[in-house]
Amino acid sequence: MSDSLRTRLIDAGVDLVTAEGVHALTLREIARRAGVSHGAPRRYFPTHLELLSAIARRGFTELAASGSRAIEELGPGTAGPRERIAALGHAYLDFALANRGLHELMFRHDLLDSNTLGLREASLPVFALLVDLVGQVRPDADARLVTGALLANLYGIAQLWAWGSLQLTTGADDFTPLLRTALDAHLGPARR
Amino acid sequence: MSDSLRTRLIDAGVDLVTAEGVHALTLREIARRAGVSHGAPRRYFPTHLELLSAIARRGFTELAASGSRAIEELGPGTAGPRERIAALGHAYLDFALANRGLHELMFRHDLLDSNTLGLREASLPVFALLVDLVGQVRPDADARLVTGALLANLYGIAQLWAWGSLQLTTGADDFTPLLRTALDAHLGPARR
DNA sequence: AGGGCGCGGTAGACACCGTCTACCGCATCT
DNA sequence: AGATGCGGTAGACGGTGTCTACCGCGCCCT
Repeated sequence: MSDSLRTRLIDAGVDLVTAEGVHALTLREIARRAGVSHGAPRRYFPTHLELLSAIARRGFTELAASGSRAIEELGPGTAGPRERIAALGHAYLDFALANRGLHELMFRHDLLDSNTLGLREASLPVFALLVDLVGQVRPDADARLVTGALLANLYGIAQLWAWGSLQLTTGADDFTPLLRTALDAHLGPARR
Repeated sequence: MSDSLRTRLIDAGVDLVTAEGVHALTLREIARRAGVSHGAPRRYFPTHLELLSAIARRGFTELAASGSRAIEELGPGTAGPRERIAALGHAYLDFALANRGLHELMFRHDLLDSNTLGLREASLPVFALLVDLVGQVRPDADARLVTGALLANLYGIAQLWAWGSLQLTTGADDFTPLLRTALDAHLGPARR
């Protein structure tokens, strides 16, 4: 209860970025939406950057939850590593395109305090998990390189698709063919 | 001579974004660097957005020149489509990482007037060229999809590498292994 | 029980930003 | 020679992030 304003500010920020986009994420507007004066956020977030970082962290948390959910929905032990990777990729693109503003913020390194965010440390385990899965699918290759290239590919598809740069050129009206193409490229064509 | 200020402003903008990054690309600072008052740019660029778009266009022009140069340096008819694609990919990453600020601006859709930029129209021919090259290398697949996925991959590598998100996780100190991995993935392993 | 104190928020100032408007010097053209 | 308009100046306005002074009120301590 003592730090209720803290979460209220983050909530307001998430709502705002979802409704209006990153450019609308003004410190003063967030404060307005939370019903406090423009100086109030300073008690919890000394700087605009740190408030935005907290909002972005919320995004990463939700993304991680969405990923776990996708894995669980796959069923217990029936799914192989490739299916898991595909489910994670699909969940990521779903998230990025359903929450475009938030996803954009999450990768606006100029607006975030990466140290405070602790992103590097938090992402290492999930990267390691992916490296393990990729290693099972492609034992021939350097799994870290393939994982890095795959992640870059997913991120690129999310951004270019969000900007509308790919639907006309690829002639697709939905990102799944692109995702499928990328997964096939990095992991080899799907089993059988 | 009459529009010398126009090009001086763009020059100043390119210098500024290279030296200080996108956040420094203030209309007033650009005007200062060009040695004019803050209202002067308005004669040539009615809005900040249009000035930034002109700076970004300069970036796309230089990128295109860099791509042509890479193709020419490949020698006349000796190089196959895969070598051409690889040369273009390398040239793109070289450009993006040598001019990080400019490259970042070029894809900041919130700061650019895509209509004025004419980016869509300008990029269609180069996309078509790539589709043709990719089609020669991968006659089995939908060349447009593969090209889209490949472009997204290159863009993602450029951004993640610029942010330093990939060097630690992939254990590489140079982007060529990643580029090689991505090209192998989308185009199949290099000849033989 | 009463008085000091600090937590959490307010209010206003400051410099800077993008945009707009009024102005103005000066070359050019008739 | 005089009117015109191009290219640039100067200042105002509202909005922003940050900083500082203030302040109400609950809590703790004696």
